[in-house]
Amino acid sequence: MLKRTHTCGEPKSELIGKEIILNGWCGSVRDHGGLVFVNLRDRYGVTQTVIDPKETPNLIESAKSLRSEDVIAVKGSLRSRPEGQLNKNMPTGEVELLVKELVILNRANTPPFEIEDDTNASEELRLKYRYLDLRRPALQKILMLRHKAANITRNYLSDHNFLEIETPILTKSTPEGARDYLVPSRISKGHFYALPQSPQLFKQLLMVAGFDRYFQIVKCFRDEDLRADRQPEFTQIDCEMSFIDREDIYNIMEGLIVLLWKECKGVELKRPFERLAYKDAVARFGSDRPDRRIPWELQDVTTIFKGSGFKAFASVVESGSIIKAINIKNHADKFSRKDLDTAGEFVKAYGAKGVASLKGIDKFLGDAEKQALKSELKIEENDIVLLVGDKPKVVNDSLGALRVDLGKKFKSFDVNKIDLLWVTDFPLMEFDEKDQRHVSLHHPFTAPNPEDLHFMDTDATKARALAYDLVMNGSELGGGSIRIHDRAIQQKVFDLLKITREEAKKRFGFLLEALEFGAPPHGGIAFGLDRIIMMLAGTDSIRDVIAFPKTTSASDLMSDAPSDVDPAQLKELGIKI
RNA sequence: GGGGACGUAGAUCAAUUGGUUAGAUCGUCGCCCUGUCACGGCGAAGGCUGCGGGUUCGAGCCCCGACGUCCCCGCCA
Repeated sequence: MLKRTHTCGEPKSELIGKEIILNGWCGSVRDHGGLVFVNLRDRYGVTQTVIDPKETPNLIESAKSLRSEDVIAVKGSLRSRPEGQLNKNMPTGEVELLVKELVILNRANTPPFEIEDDTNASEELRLKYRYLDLRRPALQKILMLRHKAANITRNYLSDHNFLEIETPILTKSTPEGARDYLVPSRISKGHFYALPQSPQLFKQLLMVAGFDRYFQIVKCFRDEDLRADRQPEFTQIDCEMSFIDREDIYNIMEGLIVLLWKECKGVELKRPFERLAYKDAVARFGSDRPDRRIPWELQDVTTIFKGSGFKAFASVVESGSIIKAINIKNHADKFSRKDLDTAGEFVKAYGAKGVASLKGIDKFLGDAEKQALKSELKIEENDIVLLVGDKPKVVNDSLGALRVDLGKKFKSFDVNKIDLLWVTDFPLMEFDEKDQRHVSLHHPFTAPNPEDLHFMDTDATKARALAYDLVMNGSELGGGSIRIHDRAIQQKVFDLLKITREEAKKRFGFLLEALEFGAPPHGGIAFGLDRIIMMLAGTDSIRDVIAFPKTTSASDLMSDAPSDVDPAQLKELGIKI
């Protein structure tokens, strides 16, 4: 075959007069009856090629036969385009290749959609023909960005003495956390491997082994429902370090994030990153991953409504629940009756009964209440105040989400701004009323803050964990913690989680045992690589940053996975459906 | 498990109150065209209105059901 001497992105004026060979895919073929123009594309760019019947009458027939997405090789001489025929929109727009030889390497069927960046083909169709979708320069750019970011990460961590060590994919199912993907064992019938939700236990064991600094860019699997930013298999930048405290983690990881944004976006992020305690994040923004670009904050006005003339809120206070408000400054004129109804529907998803506008309940309020609200919420002309009263979790979840929704709807902030912060001091545990037991907020190996150890015997939900999340623009990019390296504290946590000694021994006895063989103090963090790329690429869909993603029902429209299997395979595994 | 939006030529969409032969653009195919780059001109083909029921004299449109895609809640240590 005619092997390329250059890529389709390279031809520039410096190469004029040179004889070169290009390989690539035909984009638009413009047949003028005599002259034929073919845009030739590969992942590096697009170059215009010309077939001129005066020069090569023998080629004109096959040139006319070219169709979109045919694969060709062309040899010819690069020349500058005629006066007034330059294309300023193309990086190679000053030149064109006058074709002397043309080889059709492969014909293409008519593609089911046009291979263009601004394709309007449905995502369903694009996923079915993902290999065609991936030919679009926009997606190619993202995957090249992903490669670059992964490379930078690998080099940075390696330069900081981290070792990349692989951990098993066929591993052991452990309680707590997400639903596992299970893999049946053929050799040991009735037993199953689990695909890792993360390499958590293994990386801790690597610390026990003395590897000190570990990282891995690694696939993780969680059999949970999907979202715009969640896939069942996703990639983590997984890190763990020994003989360190939280500040060491912040320090090293901030360096990585700063480098990624600098190299990939040319953006200088300010260090150190700001920090916000979990309880303040929830109090002010109703969320443990606040987007602080949106100006309005939640304010607790529970006490003002004690004994209020607005009976609904008075009884909320009575029952020990809370009332919070957001003051949407200077938006009363833009906020329609319909917007209020929409907001009311919106919060119902979070279990709230509805949203009240201060204007709507004004007639039930006494002067003292009005005055208190006005000064507390700093209400001015043209402000609109929305309130929700309910149990704290419902109020924070609903009003926090509503704040973000309205902030985006009313374009209340500069989308180019980056809000980056560590959310710290997560509670170690929450109490699950349904199961009547504590559950870890992060995971069962997270160390409690030593200052709060005494709460473990009184009210464990008051104990803070040495855990942290990195949050950018309201999205959790990663999180981690200092781990428990003390067997006794680990046992205490299991007790609170109501994991029996037998269960603990059976499920992660190997870790517990390891903790008794000289485990160093250690901790770590894992970033969602996919989400980092989403941020860098500025896309809202995780599917845009994964070469072969799954739909919201976790299927692959291209390969049609998951699918049924041969009964013989099941028999071999000892499985009956 | 729950809520919402959508499903009509190859693609993206339209079709008045339920009423004649379901339209447009892009793509495809054919002919013409020597400076286009979203080339242009003329012409043509292409539809069981995603699937299964129902209401009606009559259904793309109304009702019911399953399916698929997307968004959200639950879930995601």
